[in-house]
Amino acid sequence: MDNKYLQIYHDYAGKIESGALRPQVKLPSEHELSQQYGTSRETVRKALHLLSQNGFIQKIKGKGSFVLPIQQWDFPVSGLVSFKELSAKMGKPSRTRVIELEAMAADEELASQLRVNPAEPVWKVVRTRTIGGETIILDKDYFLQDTIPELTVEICEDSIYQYLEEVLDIPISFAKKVITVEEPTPEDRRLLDLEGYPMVVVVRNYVHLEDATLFQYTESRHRPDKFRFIDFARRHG
Amino acid sequence: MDNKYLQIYHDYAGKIESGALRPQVKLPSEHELSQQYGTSRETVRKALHLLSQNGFIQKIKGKGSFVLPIQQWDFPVSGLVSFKELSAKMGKPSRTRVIELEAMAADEELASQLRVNPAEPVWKVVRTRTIGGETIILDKDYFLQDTIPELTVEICEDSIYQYLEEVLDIPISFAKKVITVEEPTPEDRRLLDLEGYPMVVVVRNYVHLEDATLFQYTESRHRPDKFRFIDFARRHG
DNA sequence: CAGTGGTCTAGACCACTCA
DNA sequence: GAGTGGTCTAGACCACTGA
Repeated sequence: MDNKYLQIYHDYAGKIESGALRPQVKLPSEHELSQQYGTSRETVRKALHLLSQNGFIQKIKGKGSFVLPIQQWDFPVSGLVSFKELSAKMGKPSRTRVIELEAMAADEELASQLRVNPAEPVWKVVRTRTIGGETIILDKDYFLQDTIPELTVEICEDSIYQYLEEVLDIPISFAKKVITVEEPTPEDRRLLDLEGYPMVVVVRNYVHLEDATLFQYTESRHRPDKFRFIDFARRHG
Repeated sequence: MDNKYLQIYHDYAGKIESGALRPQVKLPSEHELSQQYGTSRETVRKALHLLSQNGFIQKIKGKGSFVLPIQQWDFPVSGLVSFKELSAKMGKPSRTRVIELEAMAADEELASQLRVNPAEPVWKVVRTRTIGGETIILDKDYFLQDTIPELTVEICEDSIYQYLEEVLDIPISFAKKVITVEEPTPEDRRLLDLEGYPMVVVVRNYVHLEDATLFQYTESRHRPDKFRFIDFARRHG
């Protein structure tokens, strides 16, 4: 069951994403919305703030809130979106292949990435992503076994994120991504269809839980021509 | 003059960024802070929300708010940060060279990028960025003349952002970045020290004003080995 | 001028954590 | 149980917009 402000948020996010509300359209005023939803204005404002933060609307003082012009590929904007959601939104046939799934002890480098002691038990998952017949993404995930006791090939082929959130109910809180461009490793060359591209885009993802512990480290390695990253940034004080 | 919540935000952002507040340190409770600042709890919460959104703190229900472990290079996290601020934070000697500054009419492609009519008057600014003796970034900016009547080489060598915000007092609201990796153009090869790298990282930046008009389009072209992008994403409903 | 969003208040109740 | 953050309310005043 959603909170009130999340209900309002999802109502309008859905309407905008589905196109039921066209760009430039003016939303009801905060006063009106609070009456429609039978709630206080501050609660409405919380929902509108979220909508504006996520690029759905733009609030203009003295005028109102307006639906932003947003292309299909604008979703998702920066965030913790799984490959499964992403490829579903893109509407392209895709396949995930699990190359490796093993329980291991963290070596020194990994332990420092995860900020835990060496030899800490972790899951290592290596997967390739194939879209339109070309294998263009290599994902290497490391999870603390502490948090995830069980992991199977079936789960990895589907969506680990979904498993974490819906089945294990693990509250993922925030993630930091660092994007760089690097030379391909022999592993990249072996597993990806690099077609001679001499570089890969590496997205390193540090995922934290709600209690601020770091529990996952991911390297996502992309063929450069197929890589696209969208970031939506707002100004604040 | 800052708002109350921005004052609290800047107080703590400064303390954390300067290292006066170490990671893991617990902030005073919201109740305490509201007394210290002589304000309501909701106002304190607004400030803490901003701090948490910008990666400074982590709030944990039932426990409190804690300073996040943040390395030097974590700042800035994704946002509208100018090259001047960035190189200042990195503490490296750097130089901006203005290659081209001209008033022109938008051609068709640019007009579509800026979502204006063709032949709309725009400023075109081309600059290179040199860090540590290597020219590794090529920036191409286009501004609507409508918004910026005057632009000089001196301003472009300093910081256009600073000029917009502090001198012209133009309220920049939000920006969308799209990051891709592409083949270098002849211009890239001419102006950048590419050292044989066969690709450039292209960051396309669409900058909007507070009234949601798009007024600037920027292409920032980076030598791949010197490119790094940090994104900080939070989970929300 | 009326309508809008931006800020702020002084409460309230809840769910969660930890001793 | 005391303390914490999460949600919510019913007001208030302000600055900005547009007719």
